[in-house]
Amino acid sequence: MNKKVNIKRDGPESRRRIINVAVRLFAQHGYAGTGMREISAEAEVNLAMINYFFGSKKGLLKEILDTFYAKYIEIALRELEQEGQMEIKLERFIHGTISFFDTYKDYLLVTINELPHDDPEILEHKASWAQKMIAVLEREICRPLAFEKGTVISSTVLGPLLTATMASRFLFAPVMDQVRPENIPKESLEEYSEMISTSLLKMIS
Amino acid sequence: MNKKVNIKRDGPESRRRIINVAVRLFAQHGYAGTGMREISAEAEVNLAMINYFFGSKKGLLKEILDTFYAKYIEIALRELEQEGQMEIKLERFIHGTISFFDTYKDYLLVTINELPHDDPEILEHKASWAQKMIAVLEREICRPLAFEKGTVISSTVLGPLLTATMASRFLFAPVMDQVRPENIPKESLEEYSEMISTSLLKMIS
DNA sequence: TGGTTCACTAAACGTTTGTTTAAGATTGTT
DNA sequence: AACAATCTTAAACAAACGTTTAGTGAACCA
Repeated sequence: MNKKVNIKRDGPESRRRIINVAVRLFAQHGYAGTGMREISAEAEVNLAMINYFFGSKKGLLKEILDTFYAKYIEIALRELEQEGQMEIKLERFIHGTISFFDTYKDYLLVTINELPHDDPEILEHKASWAQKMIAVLEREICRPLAFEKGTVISSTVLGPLLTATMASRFLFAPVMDQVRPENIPKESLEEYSEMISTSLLKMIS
Repeated sequence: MNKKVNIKRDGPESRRRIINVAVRLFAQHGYAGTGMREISAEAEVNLAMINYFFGSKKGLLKEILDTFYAKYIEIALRELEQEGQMEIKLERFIHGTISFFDTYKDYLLVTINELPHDDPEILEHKASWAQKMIAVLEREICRPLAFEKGTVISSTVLGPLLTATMASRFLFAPVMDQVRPENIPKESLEEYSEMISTSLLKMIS
């Protein structure tokens, strides 16, 4: 009758809990610096459950990276692949991305910090996502820019540049939070988003 | 008579070799992902020599980070702390930094990827270096910018933004090298440096 | 010549690592 | 009630981890 007498046996709930904990710990101590026992303890699941759900520690990382890349490219497609003035589309893309980075800041940190992770299996996924992003930027930003304004900038430069610029607040947050003087509060996300947006738009003008 | 009959006993030479190998491996596999046996093997020194010279693995990382931070702040002081027009000083700082990043790209990757490394001892060093950099930027860029042009941008935003933008090529290199189509060659460092420089100068204009 | 310092080595220390295994519990289906 | 599928467990595995120790020479200075 009462289905929830026993707290255990949550099924996909455990799976989700593992991911959430893993993302947080990977962002804090890095992938290699986080032990599976630490994850299982904080997620309150048995150690073996991680391998049961994800096959291996690497499988867990792969799923985290894929989740981030998929959402990122989805925003790019949604905001850039439509009719309209390029500057306006770019501005929406920037605001959307920064808002996404803020919500998924741990995912962002894991993704960036594992960029040099040279495992062939992981590298393949990263490259295919990056490929798509570069293609969108080439089509929607670089080509109009060269055609309308004569400004030539390679998409393989613009891609990293855009991402790094938008991510700067989150990337350096662990250090900057230590540095910022107490009397000067952190800028709000809206202020930051506006600054980056106007800066980047000036950049391509 | 012949002092070099025995190849061993190189003294500080071994020390330098350990650092060079460690920087490369830390950049490739991360700090936690690199074993001391891997370092000692590639540097062709005994395992115990690392602890002999640096006290611990953490001591080795600390020295690598300190080397990078010291050189970076030295460039900032040299190029920004002098008389002259702000834009020209900033341009020189950007070119100097990018050239430095290129020469020390492995140091750069280690530094950025270990940003979340929350060891108290490491964090202290990072924060004190960042503090200095922020102070220079505040004095030499942000204040003139607000005074002369009315453009208000916080140094705690500008610092990360500048560094992330200049580092973007090196940060994403492991992935972008996979993505770039064969027929399109990588931009030269000079081209990249020029692009970033003009972009950033437009940004604050 | 004896002694101190510096550079180096091999071996072992106790932990911790990711993964596997075999068994058990719970669930929905027949 | 029996079945299969799903979820969970404790225990063990070999391998790798960072660190320590005790000892060996070479170099230099007294």
